[in-house]
Amino acid sequence: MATLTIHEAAQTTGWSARMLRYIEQLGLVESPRSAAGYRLYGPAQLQRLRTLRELLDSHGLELGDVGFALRLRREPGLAEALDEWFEAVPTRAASGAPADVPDADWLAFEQDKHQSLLNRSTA
Amino acid sequence: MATLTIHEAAQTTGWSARMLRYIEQLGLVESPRSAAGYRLYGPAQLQRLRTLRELLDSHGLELGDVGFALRLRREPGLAEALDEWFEAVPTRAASGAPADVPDADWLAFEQDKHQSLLNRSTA
DNA sequence: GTGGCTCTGACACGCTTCTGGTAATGTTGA
DNA sequence: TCAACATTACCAGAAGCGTGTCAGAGCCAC
Repeated sequence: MATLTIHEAAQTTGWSARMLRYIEQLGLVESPRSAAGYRLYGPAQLQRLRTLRELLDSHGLELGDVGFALRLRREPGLAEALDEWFEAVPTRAASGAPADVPDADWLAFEQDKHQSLLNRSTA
Repeated sequence: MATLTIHEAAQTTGWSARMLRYIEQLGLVESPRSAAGYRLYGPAQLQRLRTLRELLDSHGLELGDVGFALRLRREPGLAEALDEWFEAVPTRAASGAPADVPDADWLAFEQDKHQSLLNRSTA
């Protein structure tokens, strides 16, 4: 079978065997196992491990970050809750911001909007 | 306008003043400032701080997680890169010459295999 | 059948994150 | 004017992450 052992996979991907197990524990790259439980790294896994490294390097990410992104994908309710929270926020890139309104005015507008909503609901 | 000082805001939201500054540093809840630089918490900020706490509690999140989610929203390239990486999920690692692995990947794999064989025999 | 690999689990170390505290200095309001 | 609050910039300790390493047990190829 065309599969590599964990140390061989480590050597060709630049990770350590220890990290390969850690990455698997995070759920990021899981490899099939032999009957005896040995990890078997095929081309798909090797490719994934290499692109993972690239991903981290090119965006300054950490494994935990990618782990959290995975969690976002596996828990739709979580992603939705975050969306909801961020949508109520006057961050600069928020959608729905009138393009012709300067930042300071936009901030004030958001505040007023929230305030009026609050006033209405806390009567 | 009913604005609270940082300690008042802390008391009514359950955060500490220290954490309010930290939360602002993460970019999660920023408050306007007075002319002298004092943070001024209005209803919008208070509401956000309360819902932030709810968000953390109800999903077992930490501030850093929400900070990362914010980063995802501010760096579309990052979100896209993550999407790409997650979408390239390897279906079953077929042995032989897997049809779901592009030629370039397969070639790389062959090189890996040769290298590992080389390593094994020269070890 | 033996040396060398693999497995899991645990300990350890350095680094970062989170959270509180303190210090030096500026602001506010009675 | 003065007490009480604010600011930033540090130091500190607990907790967690990334990574190496070791131990005991199991598996594999020569």
